[in-house]
Amino acid sequence: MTDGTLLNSLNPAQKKAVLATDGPILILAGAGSGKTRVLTYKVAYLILEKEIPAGNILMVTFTNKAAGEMKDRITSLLKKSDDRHVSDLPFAGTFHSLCARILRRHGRAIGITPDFLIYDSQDTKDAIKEVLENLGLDQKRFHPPAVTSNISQAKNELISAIEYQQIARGYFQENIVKVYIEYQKLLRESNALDFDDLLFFTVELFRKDKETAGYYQNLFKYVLVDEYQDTNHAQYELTRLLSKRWRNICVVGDASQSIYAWRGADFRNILRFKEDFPDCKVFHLEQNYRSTQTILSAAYSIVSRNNSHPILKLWTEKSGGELITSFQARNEQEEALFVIGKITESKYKNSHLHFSDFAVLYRTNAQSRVLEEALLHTGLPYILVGGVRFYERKEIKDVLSYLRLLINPKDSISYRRIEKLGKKKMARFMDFAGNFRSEIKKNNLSSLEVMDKALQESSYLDLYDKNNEEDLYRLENIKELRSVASQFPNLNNFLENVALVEQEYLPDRPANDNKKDAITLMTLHAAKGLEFRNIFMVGMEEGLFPHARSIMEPMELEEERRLCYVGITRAMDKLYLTYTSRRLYFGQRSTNPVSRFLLDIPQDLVQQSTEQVI
DNA sequence: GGTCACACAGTTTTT
DNA sequence: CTGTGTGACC
Repeated sequence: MTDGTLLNSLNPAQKKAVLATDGPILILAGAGSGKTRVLTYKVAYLILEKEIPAGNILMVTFTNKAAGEMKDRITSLLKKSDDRHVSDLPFAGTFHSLCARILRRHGRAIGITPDFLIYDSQDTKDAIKEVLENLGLDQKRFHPPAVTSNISQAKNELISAIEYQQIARGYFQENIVKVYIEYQKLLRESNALDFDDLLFFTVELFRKDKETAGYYQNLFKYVLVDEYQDTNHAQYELTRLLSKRWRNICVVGDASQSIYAWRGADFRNILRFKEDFPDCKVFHLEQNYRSTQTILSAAYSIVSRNNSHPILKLWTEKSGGELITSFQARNEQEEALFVIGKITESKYKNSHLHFSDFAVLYRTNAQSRVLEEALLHTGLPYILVGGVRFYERKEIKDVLSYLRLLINPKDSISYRRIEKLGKKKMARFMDFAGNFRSEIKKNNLSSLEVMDKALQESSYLDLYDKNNEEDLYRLENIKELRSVASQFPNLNNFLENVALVEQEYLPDRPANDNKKDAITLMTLHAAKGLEFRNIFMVGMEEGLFPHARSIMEPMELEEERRLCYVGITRAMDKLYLTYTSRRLYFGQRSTNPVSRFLLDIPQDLVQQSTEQVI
């Protein structure tokens, strides 16, 4: 595109941010300020105007979904300019998929073979349990989730087992070290890497093998990182290493939207950028295109109480807007009815509204049940985001375990999974597997052929009864897995890919399938990056939100505030905040005071709803 | 080896 | 309240 129209649809701040291509660049982009737009236009600008080959551009995101969206948008921008045939796309993916790719290609230098498996969180948890057992450690004293997260955190901090050994103090840590060492041994024997290893070993590879490091540093002339406030230390280090040669590093983010500290994310990485690159150019995107001023003011009034990070002051041309509605219900059922009543009422008053213009956000998954029940009862369509993901479903993991065992008999995690289905079955399957392994190689059997044979020999499908609704659904999922397998004929490729393939959320019931226009139910975390005309935030109560576990810790309380900020800024037109005087939570009836977050909002922005709910 | 009852713990979850 | 995991028992 040489006529210069590419950037015409951008506002001045966005345009400036896009045009600054070289050197270190920090883009502080508030919620709804067109961050994705800036990133995609920047890439298109680099390719079309600066004639940078797509292969020299690296674009890192945190989710496959975000990466896919970026790719789509870049493609359509490139297509619009038909003066040149641009077929190449930059590498746009998650840190993990990038690392997996690098390690498959160059991992040999540090002893990683190209055909490694990727253990997902469940595999990791199973492996840690196995290690705890082997070491004779009491799982009551050493909670598997706690041990797992401890080791994960060490890896995120780039602390190896050996290094951990030097710094470990006290009984607990000394034992964690033992587990860490044994866990790494187990992974190695199973020829597997966990999610954290992908990052950890890529950094190690770059540090130890200068040639490989040099290759990638030279290749990626432009490095762009989205959601930089959510990087952990390993990702931070990786970004630094990748952009070392050219120093064309552009990071985008907003400290106020950092909500994953508990998983290692460190928003200080984005605050430190100016110190890391004193010559960096800084851009602020503060014009918001999503929400009304009322909503932005409410969001600001809450997050501005944080003092460990700067807050962007968003503004909008949509002045005013409807007041925020707050509602105190007697209990959670009444709260759900209020939500439903308001949705019905709004749709009746504004015929242009669809169910998909409404989302209900909550702090904990346990809160979704009451909402679901009420929605089922009234027959309104809804989508529940979250729950068990496709590749985490039991039946899928079981089938994959059979396949993994056929590739690698030493994969102890898969072995144990299958063993749980019955020792006799296991013995039969292993007998068959011994001969079948050579047959796979000899006849170069496809993933699908192997899967079908494995299913047949293991008689796994017999576990399920077609006449049972839930079992039928499991069988459907296995069918779905077969169709994925048919897309990856090479068995190794198939297994290597499933862990990082987009983790689609499937509907809980097949019946929910083709309801496109539906109310969305999800956690506040899951809502990040999305927007809806109408947002309900339910359970605005002390102990629930902010969650009881974060009230004592100032840093955790700040994160809850950011989470609240993220939730509120999802709303375009109208925000509802609800709470109950009494709530049944885990079978306990409790009385919680109204959330401090609601009280933080200037009262002239809020109207208390007093209407009777049915 | 498989089933059933009881105890127990239960934020959030990109990869 | 409900899902998971353990241990006792057939």
